[in-house]
Amino acid sequence: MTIIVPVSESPGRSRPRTSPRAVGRDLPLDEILVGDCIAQMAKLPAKSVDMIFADPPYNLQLGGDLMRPEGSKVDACDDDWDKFDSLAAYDDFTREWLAEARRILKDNGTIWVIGSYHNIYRCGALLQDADFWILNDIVWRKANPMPNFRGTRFTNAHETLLWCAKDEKARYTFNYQAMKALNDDLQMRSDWVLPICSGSERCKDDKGDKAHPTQKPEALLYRILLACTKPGDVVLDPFFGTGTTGAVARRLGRRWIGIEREPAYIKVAARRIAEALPLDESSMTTMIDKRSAPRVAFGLLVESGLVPPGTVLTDAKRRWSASVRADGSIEAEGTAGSIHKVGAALQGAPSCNGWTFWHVEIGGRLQPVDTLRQQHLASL
Amino acid sequence: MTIIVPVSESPGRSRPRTSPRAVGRDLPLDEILVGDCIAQMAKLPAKSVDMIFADPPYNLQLGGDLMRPEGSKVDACDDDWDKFDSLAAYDDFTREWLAEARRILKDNGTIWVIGSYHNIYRCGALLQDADFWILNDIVWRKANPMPNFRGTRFTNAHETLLWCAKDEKARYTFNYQAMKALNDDLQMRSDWVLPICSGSERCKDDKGDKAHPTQKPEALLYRILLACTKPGDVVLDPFFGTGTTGAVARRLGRRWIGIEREPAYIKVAARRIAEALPLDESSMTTMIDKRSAPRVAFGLLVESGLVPPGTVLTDAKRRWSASVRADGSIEAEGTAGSIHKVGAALQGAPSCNGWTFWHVEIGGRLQPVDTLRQQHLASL
DNA sequence: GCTTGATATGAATCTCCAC
DNA sequence: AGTGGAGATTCATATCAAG
Repeated sequence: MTIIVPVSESPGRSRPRTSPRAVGRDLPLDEILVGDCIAQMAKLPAKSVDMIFADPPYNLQLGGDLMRPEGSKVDACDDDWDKFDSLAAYDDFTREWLAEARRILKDNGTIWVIGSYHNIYRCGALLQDADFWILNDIVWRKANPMPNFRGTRFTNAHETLLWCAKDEKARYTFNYQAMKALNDDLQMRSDWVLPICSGSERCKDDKGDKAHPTQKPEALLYRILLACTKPGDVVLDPFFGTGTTGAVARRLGRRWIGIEREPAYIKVAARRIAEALPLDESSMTTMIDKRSAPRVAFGLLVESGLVPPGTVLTDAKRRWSASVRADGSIEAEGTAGSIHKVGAALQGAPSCNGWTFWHVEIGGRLQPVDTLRQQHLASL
Repeated sequence: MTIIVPVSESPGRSRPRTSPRAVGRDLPLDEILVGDCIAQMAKLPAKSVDMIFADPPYNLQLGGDLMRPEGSKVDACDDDWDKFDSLAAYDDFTREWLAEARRILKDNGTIWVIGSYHNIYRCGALLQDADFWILNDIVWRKANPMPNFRGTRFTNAHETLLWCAKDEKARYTFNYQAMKALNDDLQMRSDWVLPICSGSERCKDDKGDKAHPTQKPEALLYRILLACTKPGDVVLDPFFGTGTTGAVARRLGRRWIGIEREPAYIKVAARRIAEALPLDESSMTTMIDKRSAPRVAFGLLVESGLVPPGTVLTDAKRRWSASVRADGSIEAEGTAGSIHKVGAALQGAPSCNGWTFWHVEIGGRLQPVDTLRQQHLASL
């Protein structure tokens, strides 16, 4: 039996940002589906979600109790849901939920799977076997990992995430400029330094103990959702736990679906998500990728008077100059054509982005013509 | 036919540190075995080596040419030895050499395998299938990786190493104190920051081009051999290439066996190892990376909740104000970008240190955002 | 000798849309 | 489905020449 736990009190009013992509789908949005993850996934329609974030059991295969040097016992993850009879049993389980995930995912959607060395090599190989196309593996470098108390190995200080598309040709979402902004104007790398989930962020049960042994930090989901979804996109988390995915999705204006078996986790997750307030529209805005911005032809700037015919363009170092013609083409040293073609020809390069190559003098300073394009876009 | 290339000129005198573990074995020590790695491994005796370091083909599956933004072509690893017909073919190859490796390895020996996301999940799963016991996965975080030139994914900035014993009960070598000493008296973690192999360390061919497309840095092998072998131990490298393993083994007083198919690589390796003199302590420590102060991006403060999206920043004199967006960019007077770029734009300056320019009100007082960065650093 | 700037390069699964 | 054009895209080092 499926039990659905609605989390938002007024779903109708909480959906102002729903994109057309999610409209009209027979999807239980912003709700926790109670039950076995494979059984619940089987009920969801094909090609219906934009992203899947999966934090499956790690199959830790722990031995006896581990003691700290001062004598206390380490509170290990020894729950039944993390136990499998064999690697083969773990593989079977993984194959099954990955098959459902692949069915549910839109063709241009992506899947994230997180794990440790105990299980991530099984997951990675089975993802590839299921024809998923790995886009990156990401290392979550823990700023404050648990030390190796026995001094027998290297401190296990990271976990691994796999980011995959459904196939090589998929046109997946990657908000390159938002990630670059998040990383001080440098490309975001495949290694992420983030603290583990602790302090007030860590969900507690009624007794004040940690509610879930492997709660993920919100900063991790924040980066993933910001990088690989658009506002209004639907994110499915088949191993919902205490609902980090739901809380961050709500905060960032994304829709979510959680699947979870354990009532104790569901109770914590529902309360937590209800308390996670969505950001307002302006705070949620991120840097727009030029690829996804509406196209503006250079000629349009000429037509609209922002760049009058006859304007002289130069490159940043004033090595070359060109003059703008009435139809938006430019002319330099006997060559005429688009800002891109002429830029490429002058440099002897195979290609050239004329928007950043050509400059105009505004207020005594050289500005790339791209600035004018941005102004034009902002005025729309 | 096996051709053996002896590298040390006087093997008898070059074995002062030979441990009893290597004595009496019928092993071709400190030599390069010429030929196919599986065929050559098949000739080595069972349970005879203390460690195997393997840098197998990654099966990169590259498409057409990749151009840099300025127009030059990326010199890709497109050698025939990296090409496989299918994942299944790669798996078959991997299973075969892993079976030989397991046979040759002593019961308390360990194996290291390095790879990227293209192949490491195959290798990891097959290692587990062959009953190897993963001790750690290690992330080599490259200090200077190649960027993602098209802005399509996260910069692929790391490679992964797997360290495995033959089974769960094996009494493997791990020089805990040596690793701790190497890491400023802190436990050595599973993520290692090391530069890629370049400069004078990079082997060149007769034409002055790089002799091998994927030469590994000596610092990487240095750490591995120092951590997991004892002086006199025998290290087998079945994918020897230009012999980094041999050169570092010689420097550290370990014995080595290399297997390599390509004559051009063997020639370079033999000369290189002959020139590799055992290092004195001081020069060894300079090979190890210095712990650089962790760089903190403004976006990290946003992700971690220290500066929530929507926060208003002002300069010290409250002349300008800006609001923080979800991706760590800020927006003021129609301009959006990093704290540095927007600060510069508002002042009409060529550059600006956003960390000291922008302030937030904390407890009724304006504090530079740099203060929050310091707080974050202190909390790590 | 030192600083500054130009150039080169590294295991890379590296575009998208209209015609 | 293939083709062609628009236009988007790079970080850390090392080396070497110029000042």
